[in-house]
Amino acid sequence: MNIRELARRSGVSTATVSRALNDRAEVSEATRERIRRLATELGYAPNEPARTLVRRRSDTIGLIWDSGQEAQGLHNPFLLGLLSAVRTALSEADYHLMLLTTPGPDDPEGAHLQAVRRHNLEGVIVLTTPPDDHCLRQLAASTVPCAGIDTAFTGPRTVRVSSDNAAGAEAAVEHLYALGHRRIATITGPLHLPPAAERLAGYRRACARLGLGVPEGYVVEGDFFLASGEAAGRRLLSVAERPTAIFAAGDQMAIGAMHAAADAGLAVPRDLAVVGFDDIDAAALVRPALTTVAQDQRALGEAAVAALRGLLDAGPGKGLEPAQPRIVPTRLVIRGSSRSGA
Amino acid sequence: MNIRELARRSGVSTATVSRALNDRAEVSEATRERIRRLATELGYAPNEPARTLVRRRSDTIGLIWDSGQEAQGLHNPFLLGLLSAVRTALSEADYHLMLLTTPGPDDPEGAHLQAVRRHNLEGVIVLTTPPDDHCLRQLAASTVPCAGIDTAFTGPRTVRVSSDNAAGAEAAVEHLYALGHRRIATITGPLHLPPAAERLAGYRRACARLGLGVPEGYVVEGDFFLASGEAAGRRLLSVAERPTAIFAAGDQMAIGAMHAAADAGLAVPRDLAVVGFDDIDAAALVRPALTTVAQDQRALGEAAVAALRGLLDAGPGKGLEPAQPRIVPTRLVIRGSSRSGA
DNA sequence: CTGAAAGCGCTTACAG
DNA sequence: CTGAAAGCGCTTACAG
Repeated sequence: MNIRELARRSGVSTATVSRALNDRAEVSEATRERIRRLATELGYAPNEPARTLVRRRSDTIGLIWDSGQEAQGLHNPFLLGLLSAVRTALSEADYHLMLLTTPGPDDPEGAHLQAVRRHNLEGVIVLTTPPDDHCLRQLAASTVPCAGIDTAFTGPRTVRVSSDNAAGAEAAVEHLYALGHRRIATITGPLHLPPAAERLAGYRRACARLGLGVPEGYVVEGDFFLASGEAAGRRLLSVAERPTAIFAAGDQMAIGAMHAAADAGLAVPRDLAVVGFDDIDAAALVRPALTTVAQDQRALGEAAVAALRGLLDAGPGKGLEPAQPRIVPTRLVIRGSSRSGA
Repeated sequence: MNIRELARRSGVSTATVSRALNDRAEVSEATRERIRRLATELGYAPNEPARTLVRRRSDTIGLIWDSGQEAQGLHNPFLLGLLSAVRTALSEADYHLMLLTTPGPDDPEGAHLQAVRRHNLEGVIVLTTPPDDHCLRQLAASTVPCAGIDTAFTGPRTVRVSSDNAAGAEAAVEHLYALGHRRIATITGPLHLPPAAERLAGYRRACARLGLGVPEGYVVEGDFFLASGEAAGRRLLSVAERPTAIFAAGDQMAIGAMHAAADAGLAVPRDLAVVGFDDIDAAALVRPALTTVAQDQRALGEAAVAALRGLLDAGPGKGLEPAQPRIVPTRLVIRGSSRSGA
């Protein structure tokens, strides 16, 4: 069933069918209705490649996510929520979604850019990808509209979306302060990553504002994984002025710190309160359950789609100055690791 | 840069360019080389929609995954590994990947099928979707090749891929038996789901083979989530002949059972050994770390792609009898919850 | 409001 | 081995 067949059966030209189905104003109400009815009845659906070819637009967005991180297990559950939010928001806006492959070492530099051209993609959404990806850098440098969540690249038509890492960290410290803690230490992520640096900045700002000192040895860098949190926890617990609370910039590290506390014979939260960041699944499964700064995956995904649509609507002329990053609020989820009786 | 431009610059016809770039035998080695070089030099990439239109095939596979489960948080991390394996395997086979939207309540019955037709998709891969989805049922009933991981539908050109749930459960029971346990209880998933039923069958088979009785009350049904495991654990621990080991058909339930043990003043693994299923991230984060039957996401993804390619190669004639399900082995990951000293 | 015609960028019989 | 031509299924000026 193609448009010619449908036109024949409707007794009109293909042009009229096309107009009716695309809701053009010129077609009369009566014929439009008749054609639409017949179309659904016959199960007709227009051939998208043909439409793309003639309209020179595909209504399709490319999606890239990093499989390097994934192989390491970093941020896994987080990614899926993002993916899902992006998919929903995009399909509500009537865009199709194509998954782009992370290029291997033998792929050409311009792999992403080429994929965009070949498929007539209108824009790309990038999920949490490291900054040292050549293909991606080249894509960002092009005129292809790109919205990135937790990405570090910039370009002429690029928008960055991210959680409010600093404010989230501040909220965590404030929460601990409100519980009476005055000796609050932190475990950071790798500080060359923007989210890690921003969370540390938030921690420092909150401590300064609350008049808390940050003694020597209260800031330990980890790598977002469990073992680094455990090691950092051990170090923090051996500082002369032992902290009574730890804010870790990632949940796995926070859980590692809880293990270190247990090994030192300290009870959480009685002897040591712990707050994490991200709200991964495990945060609700460990005991005591982990208080954490939750990222709003849904909002992040929606913000990325909104930002991308902004770029698309603005057209190739605009957006030549680097766009302001879109910042999405976080939410503190209070569980047993920071307050007793849970 | 399109094929006409490239042809003009190469001094040949578009037909020859097309043949050279598509590796047709008829073109001379010299011209082929010349054209290829020029193509990469000029950054030419063929327009896929145009190719799809004329070739009547898109080299594109559709991907469907369930967002219902996802909203509930079930199997989250598992899905992402699958997604990633499928993407890799598919792109190695030179297929493109399009994400299909889970239809909302107001979408037409044939939404998936229509999407397949509109985009000329050659087949679909379905990830862990519940059996009561109309759109999906209709897709399976069509002649569209479908490979499903942990799905329950069948159709003329459908293949199911799944872990060897029964053998995995058997391995878990054998492991506990080898540690000296003779009173082994189980917490099942919702038994209308095939994986849950298969895991229970494996448990029963192993118990029978090892000569273990399954006393009244040793089989409790849960829903794969934490709270149900905790509740089931409490019930199992109050059975007259208290079990010394529990095999739970999912990791969250296993962790819940560990909580129940702790609440009852029992130490894991000394007083109660626990084994789960899936190997979610949290399994390695809880304390003691959870022994579990790991599913091989990568192998599952690859098997799904291989199965789909089998259907595609067989052509529309074949595959009319329901294909045998592809079974992927599991792997027992031994951690602290089943053996001391870890 | 409607139709005939051109054309989007390719591939592939067909002819040489 | 190569080219001229037709055609894949649509949309959209253009003419009426």
